[in-house]
Amino acid sequence: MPVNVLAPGDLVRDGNDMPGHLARRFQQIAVAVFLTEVGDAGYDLTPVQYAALVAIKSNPSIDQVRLAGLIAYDRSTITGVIDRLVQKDLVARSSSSRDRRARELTITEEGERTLRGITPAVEAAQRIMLRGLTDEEGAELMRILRKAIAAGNELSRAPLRNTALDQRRQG
Amino acid sequence: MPVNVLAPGDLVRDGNDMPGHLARRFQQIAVAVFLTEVGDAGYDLTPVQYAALVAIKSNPSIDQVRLAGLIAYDRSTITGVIDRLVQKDLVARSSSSRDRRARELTITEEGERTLRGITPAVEAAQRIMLRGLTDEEGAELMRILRKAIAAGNELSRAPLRNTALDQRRQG
DNA sequence: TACTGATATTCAGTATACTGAGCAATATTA
DNA sequence: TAATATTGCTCAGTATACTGAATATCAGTA
Repeated sequence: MPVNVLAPGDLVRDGNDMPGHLARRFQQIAVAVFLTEVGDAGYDLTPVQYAALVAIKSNPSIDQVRLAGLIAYDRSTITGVIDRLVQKDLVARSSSSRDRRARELTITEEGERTLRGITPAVEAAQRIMLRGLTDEEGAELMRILRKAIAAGNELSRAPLRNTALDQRRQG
Repeated sequence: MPVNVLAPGDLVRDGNDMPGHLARRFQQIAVAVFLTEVGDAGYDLTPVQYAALVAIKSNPSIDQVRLAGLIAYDRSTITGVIDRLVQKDLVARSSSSRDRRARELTITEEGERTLRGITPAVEAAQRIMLRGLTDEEGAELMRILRKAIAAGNELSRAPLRNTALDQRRQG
């Protein structure tokens, strides 16, 4: 049972002090901060779209399944994300010649420009969502989150998969 | 492998090693673990529905806006959450006599039974999402998350609001 | 080659989240 | 009291996430 010190008259019991609830709340704030900073900078891009764009830039001609693995997205979710990036002309999608099931993704010139321009806002957002923490606390938060995520990676439908070191073919 | 030490200006170096991405990923795992544990225990309840049910039990006859504030939900999202709890007969919703705009929420007998029965699974889920961490790391993660969330509370559309200490009338 | 299994993508359905707008009721104030 | 502001709730539209299933294609084997 969590030791929960609350102000007198506080109606909130322990429902708000569980890891799962804190995770949800921090994520909620992180998304809001990202959208505010990026929007104020004149860009219309969600955190998910941004992460996808970065990964596509770093991995030209990647297919959707491998992209999903790189950033831990669900395979059925990524379709819509790519749809929106293509619609904004930030990403080009074409059928692969080697495997006609696959769709190859490439960043466009406009996508490159967007990534360059948006970087300061993204950096600002990361700082703002850690505001209130000391530098040590921010680093410790990230360290512990990385560790918890590594331990729980396989527990979600969309685990992180390192394409380059993908072991499926070697068993 | 990701760099372990991040300088303040290094937050965008790796798309997967930013606070926002770690937040999203941890939340993703937390939800998956919750649904698995609760589902295996024979219950059909989401993390959000569970938190709402706990808050309604602790605050009988609460209205939807105040409930939303207690658990940091968006007021336009909570309508659907309550719809589902009412449909499952875990919560009763009725119009308030004091304020005909408001809807009073009360937990049902079935809701009480569900809360009692589901508790072990919820506790197991919280432990599982922290697996891989030492007890000290788990406690430190929660402490830092609480601090970051407190500092960023007003940055999302659905901030936490303590109904009992609500200052709006006195401000 | 025919069969079987795996893979890449998409889709329908469900459940958060948020934006912005609207309606109804209450509270405030000129 | 009349006008105005605020509040409680809902809805339409958009964007993640996930489940489960369908479709098309590819790979390996009998």
